[in-house]
Amino acid sequence: MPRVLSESDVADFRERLCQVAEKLFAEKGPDAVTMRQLAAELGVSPMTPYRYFADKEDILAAVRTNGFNRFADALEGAYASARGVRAKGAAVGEAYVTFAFEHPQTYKAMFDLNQPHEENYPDLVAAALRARATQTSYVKDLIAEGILAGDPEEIGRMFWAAAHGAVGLELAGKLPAGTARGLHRHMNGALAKGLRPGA
Amino acid sequence: MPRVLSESDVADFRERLCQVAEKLFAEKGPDAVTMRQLAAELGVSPMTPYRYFADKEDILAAVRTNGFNRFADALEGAYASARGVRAKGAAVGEAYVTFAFEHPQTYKAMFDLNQPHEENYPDLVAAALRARATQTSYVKDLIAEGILAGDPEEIGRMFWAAAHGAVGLELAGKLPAGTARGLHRHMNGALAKGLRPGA
DNA sequence: CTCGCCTTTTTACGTTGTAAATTTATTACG
DNA sequence: CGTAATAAATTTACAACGTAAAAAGGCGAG
Repeated sequence: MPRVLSESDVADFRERLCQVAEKLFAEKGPDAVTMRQLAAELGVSPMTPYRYFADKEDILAAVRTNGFNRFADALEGAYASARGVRAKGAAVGEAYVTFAFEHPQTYKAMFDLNQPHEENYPDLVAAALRARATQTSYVKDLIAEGILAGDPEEIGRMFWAAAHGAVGLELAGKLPAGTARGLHRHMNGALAKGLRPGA
Repeated sequence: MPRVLSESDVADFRERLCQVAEKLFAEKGPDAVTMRQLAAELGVSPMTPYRYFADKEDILAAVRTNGFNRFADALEGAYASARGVRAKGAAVGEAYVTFAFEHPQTYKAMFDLNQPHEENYPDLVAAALRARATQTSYVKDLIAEGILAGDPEEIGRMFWAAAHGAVGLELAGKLPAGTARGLHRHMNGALAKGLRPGA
């Protein structure tokens, strides 16, 4: 028991707890993420996490922040590794859907959960913005190339809403399993056609 | 206190409890819907509801069923009162968004909540199917008129996902407040263009 | 009237998030 | 080198949750 907690001690503990929380979240669902369960997995008493997080809400915010950052990593990776504007757009879209189905609980935590005071978690806001940046940047490319026409912000939101809608419906069990990806591709195709300069 | 409970007594109590649950849901959010709170509002003891519902899950299923039925009412009303295929399509879309923002908690309960054993609630399934029927029927009209081309099931899902995506993002606070409706209209326009027979 | 049954309430248990008090371990100082 | 101060961790405790089990209350049949 170190007398005083160095900054990295705190950061370490926070990170370890986040990993455990994400694992529990993914494996047993949100109801399994309890203070006592987290503490047990870490081998500490149930009150120890309160030295490192304000409350459970704070833990959730940290998990969501991590989620957004990993999501942003995936989108940025897809954007960077594809060649050509169209390919970049397609790759980012695919990466979006892939991430959502590889980490469905994280995705839900990120997008379904309307955390009441998100503005109190600046890291969370920053991570969410980072994830969105890639999505809007490929839209700008497409407009610059004359493939799409319109306001990049709004068109970006259209593709986002299309992806989120398809993913959300499948995650909620409203679509036949496995159909969201194809649906998303077809929506992107139709949207792209409908947003062509001449249309 | 009637000695034996007639079928309508049971139905009455179930309905009254549902109303209270929906009110609590809408006014104080999902966390305020507790057995004790429901009982208090009804003026009965916390265990009384268990005579009329298997458990809390069962209550939630009933609330969602009501939600889907009122949602279906709204969509069917819009479909019936508009003149012309295009107008019907637009009216149903508007009604979708309107319902979602008039009853955001109900909407979330209906579509975000992945209730584990939905198949055990046949009324719920029926109500959900009824709500979807209107959405697919106007798409069939549009295809029959030669305004759209493609598989009606899939095109129906596209418009659904577009609406759900726009609504879901705004309900989750991811879009500037009040922008989902316009976004949805523009998505519908772009999708319709992209799905025209010649495209 | 009384017995038995159906409805309702009371009581109780295990679990949750977390506040408050207590214990433990380390460091600074006489 | 003890010893007091202090930060970290644990223990204990509480209110609220869903609900099982036991107790109580009220009506119809004999």
